[in-house]
Amino acid sequence: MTPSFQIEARCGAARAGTLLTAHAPVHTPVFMPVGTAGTVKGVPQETLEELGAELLLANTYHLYLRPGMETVRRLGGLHRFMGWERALLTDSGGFQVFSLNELRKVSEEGVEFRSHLDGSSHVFTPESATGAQIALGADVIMAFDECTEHPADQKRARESMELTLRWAGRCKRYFEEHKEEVPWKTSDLRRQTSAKRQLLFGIVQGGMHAELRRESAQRTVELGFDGYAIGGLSVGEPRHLTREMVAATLEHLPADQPRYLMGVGTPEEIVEYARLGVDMMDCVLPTRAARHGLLYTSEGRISIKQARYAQDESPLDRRCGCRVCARYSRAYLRHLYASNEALAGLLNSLHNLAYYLDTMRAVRHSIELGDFAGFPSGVRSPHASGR
RNA sequence: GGACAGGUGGCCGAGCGGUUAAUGGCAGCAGACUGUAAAUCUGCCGCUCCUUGGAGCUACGGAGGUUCGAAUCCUCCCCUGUCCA
Repeated sequence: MTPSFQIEARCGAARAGTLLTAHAPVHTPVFMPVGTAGTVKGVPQETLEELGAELLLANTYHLYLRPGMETVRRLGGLHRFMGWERALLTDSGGFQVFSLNELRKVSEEGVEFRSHLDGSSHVFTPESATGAQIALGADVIMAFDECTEHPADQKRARESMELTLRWAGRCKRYFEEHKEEVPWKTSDLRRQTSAKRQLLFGIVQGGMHAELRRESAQRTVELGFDGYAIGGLSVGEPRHLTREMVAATLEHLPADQPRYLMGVGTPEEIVEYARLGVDMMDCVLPTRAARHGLLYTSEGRISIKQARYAQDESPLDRRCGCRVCARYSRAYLRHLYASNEALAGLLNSLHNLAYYLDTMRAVRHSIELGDFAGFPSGVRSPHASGR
């Protein structure tokens, strides 16, 4: 197997590396904006490129429901369909096993969902979820897992973990048998990197139980994947537990393979997890919070909807170099938000993503320089609290 | 000049004898959001005072009246809309 991940620098547990995907190299640690339905809500692809996003996450469940696998496949795969030439990762739908709690039924075979769009019934199995991801053709695809709910006692967490492990084996097997069916040929790709195929990542579960995390990690690694994700976190547990589970899992993952912490976190958290040795992270927070008027700045969070910004001529963040901060005032951004203008979602998302992506680039840079230890931990006093 | 209809909290609008400081919606204010069922959701939203829970005051165009009790019933007045002269 061609190595798809190179580590170029280390600083403490943190690593700076490159994930070699079929479409484009991805410099890690990387933050991936979430574009569930084939779009990072409100932000066009050209803007994402401008912001330096190298890897986007899309969701199999959503794309399967609409526009459907067959449509995407006929249109040449997800990259071509959405006009994105850099790297893509698809989530398997495992998170929907968790989030669509009321709308699904889990069995050994797989999961039966009722569509949140029209109530129609659909079945996802490890095989079908993997097949769907091959059809979409993302560079990195994820094993179909059960994202364990929180709280889950030891018994429940083990049961869920075992199911995810069995499913992981089935995903791997299916992938090995069908990986040639991707909708693109590496020879046709404009950029050529050493990966000639999709990468399949396994997902570690285990709830909030360190021993289960260890066991899940070890047994997932035994199955053999191109990278390993830490799943089942940020599901409502206290932050210190998240951190403990991340640490407990990382210990048992191969040092030379990419590690992906799913669904995390705040700007402060992504720095901390990079410090622990996580290479990849994704989170809806920057984009969702942006659409809800919550903006991350070098001085803390700003809730742009607050009355105090109505006549504030200053930029969102003086230290930010993004287009929004260069051009618009807080007063204007507040006005756009209050007026329910679509531009509010776009500008706010643009800024938050710029902030996240800049943060990650700074983290990588400081790892390369070997002074990540001195990197600000980023626990900034909330600008907009109180009052 | 006449006939109807109507005047409710910042706005729209329900209520049509007590359980009504008054349903809803909007606007306003604050909060939540972490592999997106999210441009969503939650709380507050007459004034004053004390600790939660309350207490007091002022309120449904105006003035009278009926009633134990009125935003709700009656009388007169003012205003608005539509129609007829």
